[in-house]
This record gives sequence, C-alpha cells and structure tokens, in this order.
Amino acid sequence: MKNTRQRAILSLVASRPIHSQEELAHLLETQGYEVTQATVSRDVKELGLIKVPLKNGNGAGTHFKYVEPAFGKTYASRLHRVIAELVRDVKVSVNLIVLRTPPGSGMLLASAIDEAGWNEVVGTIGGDDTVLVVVSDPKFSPVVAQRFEDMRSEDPL
Amino acid sequence: MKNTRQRAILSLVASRPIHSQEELAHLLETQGYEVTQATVSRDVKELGLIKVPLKNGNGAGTHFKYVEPAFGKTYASRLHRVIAELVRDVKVSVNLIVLRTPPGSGMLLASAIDEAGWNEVVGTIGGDDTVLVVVSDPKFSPVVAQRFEDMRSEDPL
DNA sequence: GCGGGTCTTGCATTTTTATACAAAGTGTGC
DNA sequence: GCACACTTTGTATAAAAATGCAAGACCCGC
Repeated sequence: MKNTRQRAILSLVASRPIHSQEELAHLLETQGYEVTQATVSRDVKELGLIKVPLKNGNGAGTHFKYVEPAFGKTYASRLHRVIAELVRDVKVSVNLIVLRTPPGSGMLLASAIDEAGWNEVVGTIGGDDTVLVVVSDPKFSPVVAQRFEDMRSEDPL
Repeated sequence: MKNTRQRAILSLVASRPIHSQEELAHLLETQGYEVTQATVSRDVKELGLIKVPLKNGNGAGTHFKYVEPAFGKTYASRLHRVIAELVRDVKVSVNLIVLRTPPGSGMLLASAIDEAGWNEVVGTIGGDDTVLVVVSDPKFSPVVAQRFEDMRSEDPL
C-alpha cells in the first residue's frame, strides 16, 4: 500500500540520515515494502522531501539527508500572509530593496520583516507606503528580493 | 574568479528557475564564466543551494529550482536558540511529543512552539518542566520529534 | 463478467549530479 | 627563481535520480 509505505518513508528519513534513494529502498525492504528506486523517487517527489547537504559532513562519501521541507513552509506561513497581502512591488538597488505597500501599512510590514530576523537583512525602515530593506551585502540582494517575490505569489517554499 | 562566479550563481538562481547544473553552466558561459558542470556542482555545494520541486509544475520535464536555503536557516535561528537552550529530552507517544525542560521554563518553551505555527502541531501545553506537543496526525510524530532533535543539536537546517 | 477509466509499479534508460584523480594555478618563504 | 603547500579546475567516470513506457491492479457502471 502506497500510503503506509510513504508513512514509513517519513518515519525513516526522520530517524536517520539517508544518503540515496537506493538506500531508502533497502530500508523499506527490511520493513516488508519491496520497491525499486524508481518508486522511491516518485514517493520522494510526492512527499516533497528534499535532499540537503549534511553540515558536519566529515568529507568522505555522499552526505545527504532527506528532510521534510516543513521548516520553510511553516516559517513562510506566518510572514507569508503579511507579505502576500501587503507587498505591491519589489525593486532592488545595490544593497537596498524597496517594497511598496498600501498606504499606512509600511510600518507594519517593516516590523514583520524585522521580526523574521533574516540574516542577510541588516534592518528595515517603514514609511507610509514604502519599506526600505537594507541588505548586508549587495550580493544577497537578488536572493532576498526573489524571496519577497516568491512569497508574494507562490506557495511557501 | 571563483568568488564572483558564485555571486553570479546566486544572482541567477534568484532570477529564474534553473533545472540542472548543466543549464547553470551554460548561463554562466553567457556571462563570461567558462566552467564545467563539475565546477558548478562544487559551487552549488559550497553555496548550500538546494534543489526544490517546483509546486506549480505543469507536469512535463524536470521541474526544479535551486534556492538558497536561507528560509529554513533564518526561521530556525529564532526558535532554534530557545529549543537548543531549553529542550533537555524528546519523547514520542503516538500523537504526543513530550519535551523536558529546566524547571520553570515549560510555559516559555510551549509558547515559543505555539508561536512558530508549525502546521503539524495542533497545540501545546506547558507545565513547569514539561511541554506536551500535540501533533495533528501520528504519522507526523517522527518528523516533528526529529525536528526538535535537530534543532537541539545541529546547525539550523 | 466485461469495457473503460484511473492509479501504481517495475524495467530500462536517460538525465543529472558527485567525485577520484591529475594538472594547473597561487601564494609563501627561502 | 625554486620548492612546497594549498586551492581550484577539468576530465572521465561513477553514482544517483527521474522518467517513458507498458503491464498489472483496482474501481465503476452497465
């Protein structure tokens, strides 16, 4: 049964680092689910699992771990609503990002962004219908700007 | 120069969906950076970029996009500190996760978790040195528990 | 039961990504 | 300049992941 298998996958990836879909397939086998890597690939996609590099990787071998992307999702779910609602326009200039908002909501948006504590963001200034986001290094500007764009339109993450 | 190239990569992935490292290599070429997929693979790893499935995928072709994992990172950086500091132990029972904390900090931790608004979490109850986290479905228990474990020890995301 | 949908899977293969290894580049002290 | 250590890259290849296709499973309504 596909459903219980995917449940097993969630449980497995939560319990230990898994380095490949092949490995996952083997682990599933030990639990009575006989599937191929192809099926695991589809499951991974459906569950929305993503492969993240392991930070403390000692260096040798493939060091990945599949994780549920819920972090990003739920993170976004709070700020996301504010941004989706208030951000009308996003413009970049070197290390500044200019957001336009409906009149009166600039301060609100600015403090919401402050609150989020993104580490590329040094600070924000909220006017009436404009928010200035100061980015720590120009190289991050496109990334942060894109993030605003994403949160404005897409589903979180 | 490696540094400017990686900068260009950050900018590229922020500006459009990119489906493979090969594609990225071609785009870099148009900007005067002549590199192979191998080098891109290394850059991607160093920058910590991850490949996420595109939600609104129309179905055909590989639909991925490289993103900076800053979402998860910054998200975690706030709650993370609280959890790293306060969570002493994590136990699971069906749809409940029991967290032990230093005496007196239960309520604090509980409200921090509430605040985070994880969507698998229905609610929390904070006692003196214990927090009960109620998960919406037992199938998410391992994932959420692991997340606590991760935030307790690892670097965010 | 039978025909026509939809869903799930494996097989075989392609596509994509990672890496071992060697070579070239860079810097430092002598 | 030369020797040495360290970094960065490409080549070739291995490893891992995605997918076209066909087969089987399942579910209806008739």
